[in-house]
Amino acid sequence: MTEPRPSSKSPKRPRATAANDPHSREVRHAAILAAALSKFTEHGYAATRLDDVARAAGVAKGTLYLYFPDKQALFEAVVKATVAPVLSDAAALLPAYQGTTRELLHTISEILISRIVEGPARGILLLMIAEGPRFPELAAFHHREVVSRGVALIRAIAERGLARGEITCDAAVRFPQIVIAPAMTSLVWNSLFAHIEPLDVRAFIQTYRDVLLRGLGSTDA
Amino acid sequence: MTEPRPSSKSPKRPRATAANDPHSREVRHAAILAAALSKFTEHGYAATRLDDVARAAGVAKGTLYLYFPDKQALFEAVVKATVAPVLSDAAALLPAYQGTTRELLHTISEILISRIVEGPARGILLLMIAEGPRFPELAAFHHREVVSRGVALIRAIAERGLARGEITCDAAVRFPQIVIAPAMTSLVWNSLFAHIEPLDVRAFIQTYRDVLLRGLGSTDA
Amino acid sequence: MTEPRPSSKSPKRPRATAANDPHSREVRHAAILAAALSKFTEHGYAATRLDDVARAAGVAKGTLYLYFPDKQALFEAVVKATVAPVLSDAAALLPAYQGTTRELLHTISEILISRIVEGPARGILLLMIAEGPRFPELAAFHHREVVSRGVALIRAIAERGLARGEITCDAAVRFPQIVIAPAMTSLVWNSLFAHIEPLDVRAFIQTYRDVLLRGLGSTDA
Amino acid sequence: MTEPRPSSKSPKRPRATAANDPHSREVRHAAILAAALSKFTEHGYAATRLDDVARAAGVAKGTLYLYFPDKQALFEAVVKATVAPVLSDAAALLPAYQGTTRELLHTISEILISRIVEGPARGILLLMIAEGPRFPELAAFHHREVVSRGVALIRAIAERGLARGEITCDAAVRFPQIVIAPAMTSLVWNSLFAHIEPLDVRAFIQTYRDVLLRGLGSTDA
DNA sequence: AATGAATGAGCTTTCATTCAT
DNA sequence: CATGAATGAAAGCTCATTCAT
Repeated sequence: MTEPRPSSKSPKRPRATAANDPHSREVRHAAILAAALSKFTEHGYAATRLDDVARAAGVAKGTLYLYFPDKQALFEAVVKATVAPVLSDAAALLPAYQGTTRELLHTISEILISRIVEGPARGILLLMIAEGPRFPELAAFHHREVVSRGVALIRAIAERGLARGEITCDAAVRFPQIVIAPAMTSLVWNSLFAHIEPLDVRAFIQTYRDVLLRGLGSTDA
Repeated sequence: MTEPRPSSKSPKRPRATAANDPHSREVRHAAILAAALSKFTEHGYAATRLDDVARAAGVAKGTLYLYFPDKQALFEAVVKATVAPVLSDAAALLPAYQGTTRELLHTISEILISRIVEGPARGILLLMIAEGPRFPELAAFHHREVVSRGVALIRAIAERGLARGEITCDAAVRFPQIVIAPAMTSLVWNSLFAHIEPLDVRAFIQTYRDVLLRGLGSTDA
Repeated sequence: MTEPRPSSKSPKRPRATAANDPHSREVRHAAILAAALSKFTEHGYAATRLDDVARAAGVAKGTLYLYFPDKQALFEAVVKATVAPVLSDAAALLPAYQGTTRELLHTISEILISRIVEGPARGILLLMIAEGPRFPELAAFHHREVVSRGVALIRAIAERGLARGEITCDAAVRFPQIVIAPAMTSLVWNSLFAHIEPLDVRAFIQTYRDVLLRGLGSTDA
Repeated sequence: MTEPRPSSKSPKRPRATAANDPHSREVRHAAILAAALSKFTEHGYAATRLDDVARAAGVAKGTLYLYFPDKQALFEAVVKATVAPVLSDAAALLPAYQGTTRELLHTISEILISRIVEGPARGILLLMIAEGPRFPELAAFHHREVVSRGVALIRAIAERGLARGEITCDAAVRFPQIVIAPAMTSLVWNSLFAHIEPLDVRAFIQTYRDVLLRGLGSTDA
């Protein structure tokens, strides 16, 4: 039974795939997710063909259905797997942080820029923006896993700044979106107009941060 | 598919459409655009079936092709018809305006909020954000007809404010996106999270405006 | 009622079409047939759009249905109107003819070449060959109006030749197709291969005639 | 449309096709070609619905697209598969042939009659004649694969006859169409008039051959 | 009579999903 | 488990035909 079968159909592939790796289930799962991420971000949900995903993942089309019940479930799995880890270590910075609010915002901005606006999660966020209204459960997940934590982080920074007397206005506590806005704006702007009127994300976000701090009553400049 | 069709075997209908209105051409054109706007914003570009658009417009499928050569042209026409007029009105305010920069921003914010963020162009802008990356020509049109004019308007307001000594920082001239950011953020936020953590658009934008003016060195507060 | 209507829709065309010509019914009928002949021979039956026929005829699409009940009837009318007159005067030559069979065949060949293989009926004959199997009634008409008369003419020529002792074999009486063959072959050949390996129709048919006469036991060469 | 479908709601079928034959790929390919040949010759290219082809082949509509990229490719494949092998066989006769030109023509006539004029390639040749003018590439293929080889074969026979002194006129070398003509004429005649005035193909072609040989200066009769 | 906008059945083609191997 | 050929429900689009004007 374990001997090579005399099957005349597949003359190659000396041993079956499962034998190559005890983790093949997880490996395949990850390969499919990676391929799907790539295709979904490239073409959007509707225009992505599972044929392409399967080919990119190196599996047969039917195999996808051994791992995910249907296209929508695959999409949701991709989003959930990709989007979650982004904020975890940004939040870890805060408790022990010693510097000023300005420095803290600068550090966190850098993390967000490099990891989101210019990094691999970029596509997923755009996908969320584009497809989210049609996938409410996914939007809720995204809010729970990412947005609510980001909002909490911003509030914490703002309250820390108020407590330290570095800012004097609570607008960012009431509307943390005020801090998120430039990142989202950069993301969307360049996804649409990168070839027409590209936005220098780093310069924009730094300028924004300075204006914002001053607007929030920063006392250090 | 989803709705039982009312057994349309007999091709008779009591009276035809053209009799109702001498302007039926324009009326039908508008009806199709309205139906398409509704369906596109509800389902997205790819998932919208022209059958549904036709039914919603009260015409036969083939009739769509008397008014628009294909699905993409219909989509583009919807975008053009819905979004373009909004900025014209806002821009018309500026030349003769007498009040302060703060008042001007307030007035224009109201226009944008009522006409875009909470108005009919809302869905189309979200659609642009969602589908734009896959329709570069449409993004270019949108930039040309809407964004570049909005940017010019913001720059004019900022320069007017600088000239009048009401603000002292040129950040909004260099990055007009700083003024657009809260509107876009509100739009996207509520499209995703309206049912989870709704954002009070009016309060947010007013707060943002105050912070922004202060950050730009406003001299009136 | 006869005054120019104050209609704001059609600002041109001072008087209606029917007023211009008392024969407009026949004129229009002929214009439609001519347009349809042109389009059918150009594109074949199925690929011809009645829209195009109407435009070429200078009438509205609905007008076609005032003259012909449907597309098939129009096609049949075109074929019948175009194909009938060809053979009538070729047959008129025979009774009083004085020359040899060779001369007679030459004269009639010229008529057929100039009128059919290179003339306006060319397209219709090809159409008959192409679409005939799907229009049996039309094939029967064609046989009745054209082919049976042509066959009778050939038989008469052959019998005249036998009677005059100019040929000695009755093959052309038994199989008049033997005389038709080169014309049909030329027609089909050039319709397919005119751009690849064109056939010199005139030289071919003359060569054929000489071979044929000799093969039929011609006594004059 | 024309036949009541057997109420295909339940997607189950007792056993699948691939189990019946290890060569199912080739079998299916052939089944599709055969079904397409049947439908195309019955209805012509444009009027043939792929739905019907699929049903006749016993496969689903989508399956056609696993074997052929589109309708035209299927059509071309039918032509290639049906017509090409016929001439190969005829041409294979020539090199070692020992008999007279008369006998050679007789043998080859039999092949052409049984395989083309009365055989399965009949419909395809008629289709080529009918649709060729609208498919120049297909006509070119047909010329390259069939006609040019047939022409070469005829020239070789004629030159062999001249060299052996069995015929004395080079007309068939200059115009090989002279030999093709009766086959094409039979084909077209019976496709149009089989039910009105059928042509006895075998008798016609034999008579033609005798007349032709005599006309070419045959020395054996 | 003439018009041409409107109709909708029908076409080719795509692709998520299934299932015999 | 994995495969990928097969499926068939839709989708976009066309065009012969109708009918209110």
